[in-house]
Amino acid sequence: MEEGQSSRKQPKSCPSTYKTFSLSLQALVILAKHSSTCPSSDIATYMQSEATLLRRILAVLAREYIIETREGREGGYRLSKSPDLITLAEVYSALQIDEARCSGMTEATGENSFGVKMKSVMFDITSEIDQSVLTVLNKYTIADLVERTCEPD
Amino acid sequence: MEEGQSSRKQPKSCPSTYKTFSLSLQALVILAKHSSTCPSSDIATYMQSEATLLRRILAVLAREYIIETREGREGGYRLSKSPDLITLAEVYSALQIDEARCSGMTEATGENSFGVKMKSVMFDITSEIDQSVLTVLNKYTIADLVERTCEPD
DNA sequence: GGATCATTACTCGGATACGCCGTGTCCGAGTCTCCCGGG
DNA sequence: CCCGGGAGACTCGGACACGGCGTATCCGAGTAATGATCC
Repeated sequence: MEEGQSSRKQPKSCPSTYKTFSLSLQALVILAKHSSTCPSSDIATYMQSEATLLRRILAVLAREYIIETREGREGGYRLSKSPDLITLAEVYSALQIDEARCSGMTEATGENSFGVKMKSVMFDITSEIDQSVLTVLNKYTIADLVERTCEPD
Repeated sequence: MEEGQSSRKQPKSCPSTYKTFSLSLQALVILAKHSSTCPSSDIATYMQSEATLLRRILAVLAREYIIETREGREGGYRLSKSPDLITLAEVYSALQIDEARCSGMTEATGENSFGVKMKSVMFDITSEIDQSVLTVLNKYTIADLVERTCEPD
């Protein structure tokens, strides 16, 4: 039997939670402020977080071509494109947070006819929620976050 | 002494996850189909889930006056009002799933100036997402789910 | 026959134990830089 | 002076262990129906 279309996605990397999303956004803002490459240890120090956890998350973003890695001395992470071209929805989708919500909703159903029908309904509602969330997140870019973190108000 | 606007929030009760939300919706649909009171064991059997887990969740819904409990023989759970008056947003808010998302986003920030600013930004975005989600969930009621689970398509 | 009360069966809610997932710590593989020697 | 090679140091990514949260199992407290008993 073929494996299907699940070839590119390694869900083993990092947890698809909102904390991960928050850490990703903060790291991207920091990378946007730094012009050159920035190692994970510096980011972790600035964010008061753990370097390995950041690396796990940033590896996913690098796999989705949002950032680029550079190993060796003077290496680290760097944005692949301009901060105003990176939407929060793009980061959100890269981390597959919507799929986590979907599985959380649909996998809680049984196998009988009622469970199957409810699973279908849950999937529809989840899809609508995800689309709504993506619409909101599409309005903001990393550049917006940089601006809002530099100017208090 | 009145408790004020705290409205007796015991976060110790059940996890604020989407699986909980899914189980709540399924249980409410089942309760809407049954006119009289229905014990948790019957609901769990029909949903192919665990009775104690359902009871934990339903206790929260009863605390928010969405359903009513009746102990003793021939007891169980019963909807407090008509299914077409119970919106999914109401259930969603009762389970405090939005607060779980908010804490997941805001608690991932540090304590320095950058972390505080990011926390504020995260809170704003989270609030906007929550409002969007609630808007979607306000369009549907338990009666809608009952209808969609009875009529295949 | 009707009312009262003890019995009983059935319910929910809480306490406890197990398992999984997320997180923290450590280490190896890889690579880019820097310095030094030779032409 | 310019170029090439080796050492060095710094980086990321993966493996392993700890901790917390969610979940499952069990049990007690409480209540409403039931049936027997008495008036």
